[in-house]
Amino acid sequence: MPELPEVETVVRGLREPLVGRRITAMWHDWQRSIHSPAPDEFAARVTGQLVRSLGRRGKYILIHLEHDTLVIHLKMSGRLYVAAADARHEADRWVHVRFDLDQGQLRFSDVRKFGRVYLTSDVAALLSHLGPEPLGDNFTIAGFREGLRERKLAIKARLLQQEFVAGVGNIYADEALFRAGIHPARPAKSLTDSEATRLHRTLREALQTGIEHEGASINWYRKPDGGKGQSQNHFFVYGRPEQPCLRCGAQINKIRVAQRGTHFCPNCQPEPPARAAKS
DNA sequence: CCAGCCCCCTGTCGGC
DNA sequence: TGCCGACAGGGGGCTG
Repeated sequence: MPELPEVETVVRGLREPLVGRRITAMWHDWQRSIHSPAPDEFAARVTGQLVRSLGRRGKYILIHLEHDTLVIHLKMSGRLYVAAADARHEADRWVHVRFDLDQGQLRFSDVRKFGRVYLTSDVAALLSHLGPEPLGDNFTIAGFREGLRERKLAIKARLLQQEFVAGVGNIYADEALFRAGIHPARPAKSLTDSEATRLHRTLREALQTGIEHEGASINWYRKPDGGKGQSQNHFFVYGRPEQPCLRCGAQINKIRVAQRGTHFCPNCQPEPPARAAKS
């Protein structure tokens, strides 16, 4: 669930409590939460390092230390928060990795255990598979169009590929496609130049709107301060199956595309003509 | 290379 | 009430 807007909100919320802190110890109770290096080396290397700054790349949280970067991916249910060492938190029962600080603790809670932590001295190499940041200058219309050429997979599936654009997930893919009036199951290569240009713009709008509302708290996601994001209250289609389209009143439809629940308005996002209109 | 599918995990919810 | 399967969806890995 945490996509770019949620991860960005987490990073913003962690800057204040984390920058300037020093890591004094590391604890874990689930091996697989630690991607690399191996837990012993991880703990030895991370201990003693000062937190210099925080950043984000795609859906990855970057905690820049003196000599390494602590990289964290929340996947579906990860949560990160800083608490006083003796303070209890509602998500504590799912904490699988913890970093003790000179003041407080950074806790990584993860119900489904899909999340991963990494420690690396070369972030660029670790994340070299990622495409451009959709809100950055490298995300060009020309590059976006080029990435749609010759692809017959569904446009939604293409938007979810992180090597194409970094940070887009199921929710904001649906929202961007609705805003652009493009049916999610259309082959990527079937988009016209003007449709691609429109989608490039609405993708950025959907993500930016998500950041402004501090992310979507649908079930597990919370801001580091424990509060809920409000982005879910501003969705056009996600999570609104069988409800009226906010733009035309037609009933929002839910189908599966790329093995994911996919929401769209059959009126605002029509299936292209000509092609196999089954039934 | 590409596209489709399974799997990793646990909590929640609908159906019987 | 309790059990069970479906579903949630990021992304690595395998297959045809």
